[in-house]
Amino acid sequence: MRIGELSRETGVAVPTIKFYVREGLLPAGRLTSPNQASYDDGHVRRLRLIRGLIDVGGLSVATVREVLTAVDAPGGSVHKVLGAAHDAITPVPTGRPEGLPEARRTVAELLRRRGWRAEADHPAAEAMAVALAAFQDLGQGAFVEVLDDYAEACERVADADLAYVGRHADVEELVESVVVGTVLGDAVLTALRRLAHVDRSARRYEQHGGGPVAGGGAGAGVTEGGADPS
Amino acid sequence: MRIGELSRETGVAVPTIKFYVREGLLPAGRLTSPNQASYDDGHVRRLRLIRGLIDVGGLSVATVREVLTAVDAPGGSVHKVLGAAHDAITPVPTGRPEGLPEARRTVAELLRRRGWRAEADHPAAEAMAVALAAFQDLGQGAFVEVLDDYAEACERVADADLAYVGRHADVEELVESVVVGTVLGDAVLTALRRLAHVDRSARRYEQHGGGPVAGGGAGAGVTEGGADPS
DNA sequence: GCACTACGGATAGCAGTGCTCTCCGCTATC
DNA sequence: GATAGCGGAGAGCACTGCTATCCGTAGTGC
Repeated sequence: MRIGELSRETGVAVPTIKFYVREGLLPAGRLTSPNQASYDDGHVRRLRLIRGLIDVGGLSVATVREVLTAVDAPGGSVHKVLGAAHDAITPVPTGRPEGLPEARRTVAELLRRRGWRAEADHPAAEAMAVALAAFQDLGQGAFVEVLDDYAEACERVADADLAYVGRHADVEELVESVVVGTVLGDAVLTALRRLAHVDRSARRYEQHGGGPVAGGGAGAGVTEGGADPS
Repeated sequence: MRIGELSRETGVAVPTIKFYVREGLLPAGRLTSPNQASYDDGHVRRLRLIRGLIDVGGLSVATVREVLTAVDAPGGSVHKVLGAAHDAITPVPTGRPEGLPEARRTVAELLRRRGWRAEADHPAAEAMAVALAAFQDLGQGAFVEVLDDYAEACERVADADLAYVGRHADVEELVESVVVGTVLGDAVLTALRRLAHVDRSARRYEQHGGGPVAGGGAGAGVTEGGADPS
């Protein structure tokens, strides 16, 4: 197929496709003439992946490029592929909060306590330390007390993720499932956390309400009359 | 204090503070003369909150403004404040994937199955549906099979979050803990998920490796309950 | 009083991101 | 042979998040 059909197939505008090719996210089409090229299903698949990472995962074009480089690298073990994907995805924290060294110790202690085989200088550990230091700066230092609950929840999620990823026999498919599962899985997880918050706060603070309310009211988690947020 | 001291106190450049005031994120100082103003601890606190939401939470200036509007609104119940914060924080999904209607049904079914008191048209439910539809488009439709694991993990997290939030007696403090806990909690949760991935994949795919590898494990002085702002 | 720095307020500018537009010569197709 | 579309390259554009400059005034040390 040519670029127009690729565009129609994926819903991505032609100039945008050209832009992705220029930026190295999408391989160029196979030239059939000096100025004609043909694209195949691999391009469709790759383009859908790019849009998913950008639109749903919220990744930047530069980050997507890194991720795809990791995806395309002749993969070693699953562990290494996952590590490469993590390195590409995990954003380098920008801020330099005050309590960072102490937060780093808190993270290292958590890893030790749970026996996780992860280096204390892993990008994700650093990102977490920055977040914990921000909690501290905001007077929410007591948040560290829920970390073990978070960690246990994450163990459960990670077990499910690894089991899911592990069932892919084909290597390329597996690598892609790692990337998709990691990036889009974040989106699913945070959305679910929000929904669980709504449920838990409804149960805790709105005793009177009946059972589940699937499909009812408009927008906000406000099912009760009263002060309407403008 | 005047703007220079506020800048020194928080590490935010003076022109940036002026910018935040213009953008309505930070209230202007109290004028002591036609062209002199004074700032107080509330400004310091608010400025720290803004930077935390932007730097660690990754929120845009516009989103921070919405969140702070919700924070400043004369709060009703915790449930309402949480709902308002959610509405401000949860990004409106941009993409229009193909399998969206089916994904919406999947989400509604999950809510029903778990008995969560959350509306199926909540922004987070819609965000989740978009993510699930993206999974489907990318040939990862089987991801729905791990949703219950995710949901159980989120119930645990949400219980911990609500318990944490619930211990704040002061209303303003409580509202701020909701916002901070929601936004920065996301960052902590995704970072922990990464670390759990590393651990689980090390255990599963790297049999030879020894025990945990927490590098800087010397830090014993982890301040539990460290509510003292430095 | 006087120099000097910092201030408040306003406007303009600037770097980065993610496309989008335009142009060119060419080619497949009717 | 007309016409639509193509590949490739460069310029442009809208938006975001600051940053720089200017102006007239206020506080401060001498």
